[in-house]
Amino acid sequence: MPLRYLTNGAGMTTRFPTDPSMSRIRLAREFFTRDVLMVAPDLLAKVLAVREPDGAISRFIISETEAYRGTDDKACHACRGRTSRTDIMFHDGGRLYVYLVYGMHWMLNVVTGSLNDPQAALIRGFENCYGPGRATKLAGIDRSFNGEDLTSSERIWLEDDGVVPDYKTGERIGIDYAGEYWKARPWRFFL
DNA sequence: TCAGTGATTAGG
DNA sequence: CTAATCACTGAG
Repeated sequence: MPLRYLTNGAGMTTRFPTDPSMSRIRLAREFFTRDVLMVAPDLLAKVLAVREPDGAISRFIISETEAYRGTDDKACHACRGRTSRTDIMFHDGGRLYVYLVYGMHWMLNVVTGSLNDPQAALIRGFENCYGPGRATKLAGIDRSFNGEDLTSSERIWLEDDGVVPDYKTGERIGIDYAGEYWKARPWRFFL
């Protein structure tokens, strides 16, 4: 199916006219290239759309995210520099960073920010599915999505349905190794 | 509370 | 090459 895009007035989003859901809007580059502390909360209530292998499109409402911010952030994988795994985080925003943790759980991250400033927002859950590993299992996300571009991919993208939700913040989960200061940053965002 | 699981990384 | 670590989950 050929895809065409039309930028809207704000330049933040693109229409997705060939998609069955004509009224929704695909998030475009300018949404993702902002600082992760802006993007991570803005991802709340956005819709992750995935074209499954059988062609059907599944949609998931994002309910929880965490920000991982640059080489100073001791909880960010990129704090030790550029490696084969963290390379994708050094791109400008809009790509996916997907990796396996504990040998069995895929973690889905949205790369944010500008070129060579490694940042990402971890998708920690959907409205009816809590936990980053459960979320990827539900959506069928695996290694093959690493590096995928959300602004142009034909099998995964983000939609804005106009909802601007209230949200709460808290400490990030599972980063005790990063030390008191970085653990205390209120960089977890949830509905 | 704790075992499972294997990719990734630093270091020899 | 080795060994340690890990942005977690589900069973008990």
